[in-house]
Amino acid sequence: MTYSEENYLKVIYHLSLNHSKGVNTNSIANVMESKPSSVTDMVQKLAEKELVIYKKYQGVSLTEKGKFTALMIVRKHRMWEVFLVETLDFSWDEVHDVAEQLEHIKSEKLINKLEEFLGFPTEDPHGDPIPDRNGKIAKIDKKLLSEINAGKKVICVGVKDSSPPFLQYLDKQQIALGSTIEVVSKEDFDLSLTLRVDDKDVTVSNKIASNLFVKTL
Amino acid sequence: MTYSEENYLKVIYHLSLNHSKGVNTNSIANVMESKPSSVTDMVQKLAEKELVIYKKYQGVSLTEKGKFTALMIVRKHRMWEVFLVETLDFSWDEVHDVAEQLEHIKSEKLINKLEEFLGFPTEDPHGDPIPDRNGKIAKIDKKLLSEINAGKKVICVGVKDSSPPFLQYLDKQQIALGSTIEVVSKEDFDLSLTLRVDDKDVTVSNKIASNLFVKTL
DNA sequence: AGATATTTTTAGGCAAGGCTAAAAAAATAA
DNA sequence: TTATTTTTTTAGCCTTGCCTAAAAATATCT
Repeated sequence: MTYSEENYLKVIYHLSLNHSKGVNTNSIANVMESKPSSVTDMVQKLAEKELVIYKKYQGVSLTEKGKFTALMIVRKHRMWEVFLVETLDFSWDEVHDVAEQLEHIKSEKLINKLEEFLGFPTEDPHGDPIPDRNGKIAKIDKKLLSEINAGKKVICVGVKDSSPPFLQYLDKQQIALGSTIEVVSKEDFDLSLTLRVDDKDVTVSNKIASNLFVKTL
Repeated sequence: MTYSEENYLKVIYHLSLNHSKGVNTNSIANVMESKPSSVTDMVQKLAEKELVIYKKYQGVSLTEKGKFTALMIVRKHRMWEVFLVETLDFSWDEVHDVAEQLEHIKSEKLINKLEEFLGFPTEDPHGDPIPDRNGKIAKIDKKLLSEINAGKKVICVGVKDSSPPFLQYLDKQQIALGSTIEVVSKEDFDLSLTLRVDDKDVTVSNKIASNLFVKTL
């Protein structure tokens, strides 16, 4: 399994979660910052190895084998993120690029020992669940903050967008995983929200609220 | 800098330590388990990037830039070995292959944070010195056990061969870094040695003794 | 020194993984 | 339903890093 094949499987896995049907070539190319023709090539190779199911013009989906492989990569990515934040004091906006490299290290023993050292974490620093060594992944019950009505109290449990600018914005507003957030009011005009976090009021745009996962109490 | 280029620089660095002149193509190919012609190709590319000095038929040596790059790879390799043994409880014969992968992770911040977490170690689990972030590497004063005369007491400080079978043999004889070893006698015929380790006598061949570094007390 | 053996380089080729441009299929619009 | 647009695939090319076989340079032996 090459570095490149692993990346394709990972991307197909993530895209499958939304696009319930076959994932189309174009969207893979967009995420990978490559060209649709390159995707077609690789997808055909993956199909020969029985990692994906692919029919021309019909999009692509993972086989069981492909899905397991993808889950193991996601497992490694998220586990390393926990390590970077918990053990090495990285902040949550700094871990992605390094984890993107570390996820390709091939050693079952390493990832299992790391998991043990970290105390069998179930979520990464962005609130995403970590698959276990059998590929089992918890489904976390969460809603977007933008779907919450005024007056409700919720807890921040994850982010949809984990790009550094967004994460740094949240740091600045002192919103972190586990923060209690009360939706004080919602503006009809632009769907912006006024929140109460740590006894302070903050107003956030709909775009912000659409990228923050929360759970109702 | 590609994975492959990094491996060449590392190998050239290690070979330079012995072969005080230019390193020859053949020995690089042997270590890399590739062919001399492939080495010639790559060495020419590295010369264009000013990482090595290369004249046809004259062997190759590292430039300052190339040497620094090689030292940073060695630094990462040995630092990760410490992590695997100290933090994740790997044994010293299990770490090499994983460290071989981890040494290519590109993040200065990661290696420096890891160094801090590990308490600024100066040696890896095989007794080899770890270069600091400026590329400075301690020269450890050591001799081969095979050069020690009968009657002397020494301390084990490193191994020349760090292959699993050799390391496992040492484990079996209860010889570890820091062990005190007394050379009880030396056999003229085959240069085998009788040692006293932890109040027990062990006889080792010259081959074993030629792969164990010690320091005299 | 001259002949032979060894080492190193060159030449040409191959697979992986990308690209562009053109062709084919599918989706959309009239 | 036919025409047009969009998406996807194919064809052919490029670079990287490896290979084998042949040629060139160096080293060794007598």
